[in-house]
Amino acid sequence: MVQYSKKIQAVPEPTIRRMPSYLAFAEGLLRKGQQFVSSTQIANYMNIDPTQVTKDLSYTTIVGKTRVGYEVKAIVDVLSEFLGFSVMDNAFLVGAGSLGSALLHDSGLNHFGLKIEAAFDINPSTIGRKINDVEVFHIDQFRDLAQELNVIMGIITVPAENAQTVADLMVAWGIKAIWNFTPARIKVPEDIIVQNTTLYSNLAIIFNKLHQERREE
Amino acid sequence: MVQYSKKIQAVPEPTIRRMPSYLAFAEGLLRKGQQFVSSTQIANYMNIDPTQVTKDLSYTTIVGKTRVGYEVKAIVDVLSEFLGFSVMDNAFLVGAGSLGSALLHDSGLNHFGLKIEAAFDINPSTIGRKINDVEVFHIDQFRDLAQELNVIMGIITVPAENAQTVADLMVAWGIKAIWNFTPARIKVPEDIIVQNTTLYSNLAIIFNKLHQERREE
DNA sequence: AATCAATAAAGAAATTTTTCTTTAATAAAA
DNA sequence: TTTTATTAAAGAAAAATTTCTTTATTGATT
Ligand SMILES: NC(=O)c1ccc[n+]([C@@H]2O[C@H](COP(=O)([O-])OP(=O)(O)OC[C@H]3O[C@@H](n4cnc5c(N)ncnc54)[C@H](O)[C@@H]3O)[C@@H](O)[C@H]2O)c1
Ligand SMILES: NC(=O)c1ccc[n+]([C@@H]2O[C@H](COP(=O)([O-])OP(=O)(O)OC[C@H]3O[C@@H](n4cnc5c(N)ncnc54)[C@H](O)[C@@H]3O)[C@@H](O)[C@H]2O)c1
Repeated sequence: MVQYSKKIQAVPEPTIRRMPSYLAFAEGLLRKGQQFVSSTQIANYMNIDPTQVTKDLSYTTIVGKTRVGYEVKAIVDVLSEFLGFSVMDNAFLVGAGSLGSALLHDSGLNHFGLKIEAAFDINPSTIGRKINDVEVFHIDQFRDLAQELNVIMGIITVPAENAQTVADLMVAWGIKAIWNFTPARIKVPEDIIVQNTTLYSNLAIIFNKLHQERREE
Repeated sequence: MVQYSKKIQAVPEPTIRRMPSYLAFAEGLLRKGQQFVSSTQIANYMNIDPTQVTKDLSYTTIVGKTRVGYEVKAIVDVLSEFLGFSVMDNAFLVGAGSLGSALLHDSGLNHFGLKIEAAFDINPSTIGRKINDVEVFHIDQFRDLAQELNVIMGIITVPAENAQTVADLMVAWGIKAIWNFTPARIKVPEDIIVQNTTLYSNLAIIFNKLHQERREE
């Protein structure tokens, strides 16, 4: 089959996954006043191979000094820029239930470049409330507000069975990326970015390791 | 270097990650009364290659029928057994804040074999409360209760800076696995299973894809 | 009854990701 | 000043994972 659009040398996804942890670690060191950090130290913190760290950082403009390591400040600055954490992107959250509320309370999202501008629900008892200063609107108001604010991401935290309905609405509203926290997979046009965050996968991995251990005994 | 303990042909982690979604899909089909499902259908739902599905399922005892597919009931039964979702494991949650409360409210965990027996905190205003029928105790009571109940997993949902302290306590209490929701990496003895669930990795991946798209334009 | 098309399964090939090896630089120690 | 040890970086090798290819099976269609 002919490949029309070739991916330009992309950064490996596992690398992208690790980078926020490097960043968080470096931020901690910065607060403690440490000026340099070696790949060995980072690797030790992350429980991975030091060359992995070196390779990961080589995708950025960060360069290390032999026998010294990387400048902590550079890691913080370059990595947050690189990961898109230093510009604020706007998002809408749909489903202001328990998980939705937790996300609305999480300052980490804000710190890493995501501003939840508004939340939406269908439950009359939540509509009109403010959760951590973010107002909860009725879902029908989404369209108007999406036009007003420059929102590129939609966060889905409704029950799984309603995920597709919400996704369809988001696509209609012109949202570019969807962060889906339900275990349901959604169908959207090809150009929409979908990130599924399924906590139960993590549970499966833990159980697998636990039971493997039992098997080995 | 000599390798003393060789991993017995383990199931690939990506496979384990996908399986809960296969299971959830099959459960939905079962509710709708569908008897068989093909790898093509599953792959279409998951947005992956059909042979990937076939290969993944081949790690279990599930066998498909040519021209027909897999029995939905078999997928549900075998997969939930295989993933360790059909036996209940007990857990303690430490940090009954916004994320902790969300997890306590989540019936999905229960459905997938995890029972949170008790929650712990240091904040006097949360201690004594019940969140979704789970009582919140002072952290000092953890030791006594851990002995009483057969708890193998600890869930950490405290602020990142307290993650290590809590992890140390959990290890001292004899917990076998730790599910860490903070962005901080914790240090524990080798035989303790640690699963880090860092939401911000997902954010980084979305931003990366969004910006890659912008670059290609 | 013969043909066709969809499928699982097994294995090969390709791709991606991680780990290992080598080299060069340089701070610290002797 | 010389030696030693630590480190980044680049590239090679290995390992893991995904995708492709082939084969056999069988329900549906002609
Ligand atoms: N709670 C958790 O910790 C947790 C963990 C993992 C995954 N999840 C997943 O996240 C999703 C939400 O879970 P939750 O525990 O927050 O559920 P929840 O019931 O507490 O919240 C869901 C919210 O969505 C609203 N809603 C329902 N349909 C809607 C619609 N069409 N439009 C707008 N709002 C709508 C409800 O009114 C409710 O407020 C579920 O799919 C769940 O599996 C939750
Ligand atoms: N809220 C979210 O949606 C979200 C998302 C991703 C990651 N996280 C991470 O989860 C962690 C918790 O976040 P949160 O938003 O729930 O914070 P939170 O402040 O709402 O809750 C933290 C809770 O931990 C308790 N606590 C603090 N130190 C403790 C200790 N030593 N022992 C026992 N309890 C202690 C506090 O009293 C509080 O109730 C953070 O690391 C955060 O980065 C949260």
